[in-house]
Amino acid sequence: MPVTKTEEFGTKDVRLSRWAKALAHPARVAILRTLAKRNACVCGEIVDALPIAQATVSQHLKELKNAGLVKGTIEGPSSCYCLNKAAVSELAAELNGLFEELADGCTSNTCSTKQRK
Amino acid sequence: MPVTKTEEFGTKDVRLSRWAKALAHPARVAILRTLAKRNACVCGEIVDALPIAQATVSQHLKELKNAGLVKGTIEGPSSCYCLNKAAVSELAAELNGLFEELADGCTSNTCSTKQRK
DNA sequence: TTTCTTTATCGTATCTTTACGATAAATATA
DNA sequence: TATATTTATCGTAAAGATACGATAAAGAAA
Repeated sequence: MPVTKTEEFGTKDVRLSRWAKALAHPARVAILRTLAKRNACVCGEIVDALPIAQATVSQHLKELKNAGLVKGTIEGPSSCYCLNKAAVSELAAELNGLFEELADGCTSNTCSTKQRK
Repeated sequence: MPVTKTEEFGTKDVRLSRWAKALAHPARVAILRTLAKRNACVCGEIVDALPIAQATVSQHLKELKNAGLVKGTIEGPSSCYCLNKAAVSELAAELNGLFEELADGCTSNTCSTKQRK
């Protein structure tokens, strides 16, 4: 039964949750930070910066690429990664939109005594 | 082996990825939006608004509560949920910090020809 | 008190994620 | 050509997430 009924939700919510999922592991956040700091990175440099094995780093990089947040090009025998700035700012805008919606909508901080019939 | 070596990453990255994980499912985003729109909600209203079973909604609500984004109080036989505005804006600030860091750090959009020795 | 309503939790099945070693593929170097 | 370097992918194991029915718990209503 549990087939993740993602299809039945709104497109907006699905989009947003997909972005969020890309950030939902410390290794991936760390990778993004590393890429920003060094501007561009050969894969091995990322591996050296993280406490996990090379194969696992490759896997996380693949997810970030699938999410569109990172671009990679082959560079001789190694491969070079960098941030996709456009996607990052798109994600930032999307999340800010959500937070605005949440802040605007909710005026109280406690629950009303509204009851159900 | 795969014990999720979350402990070995930076505190900041762990914190952020935990927030992100809370948003990493369309149902949870939808719940937050619903709470914002209606200001406060009895659980049943959320169940009616979503295409998933009551037990599953309760499970998602629990995760949002654990993440601190949502508060719940018992209201007679039912329970009433609302957003934790303080936590939401804290999360927003944290994410904005990350995005600034990413935008500031990365000046190029393509990979340099830097090579590894 | 008995019954109904509402929600949380339990048990369970299935899919997904995380992690790593081993290996393949591609390129550089000797 | 043979060897070393670098990275992606495969196979696999374990943990986690997702989903739901059934049931328990707590109060309201009859």
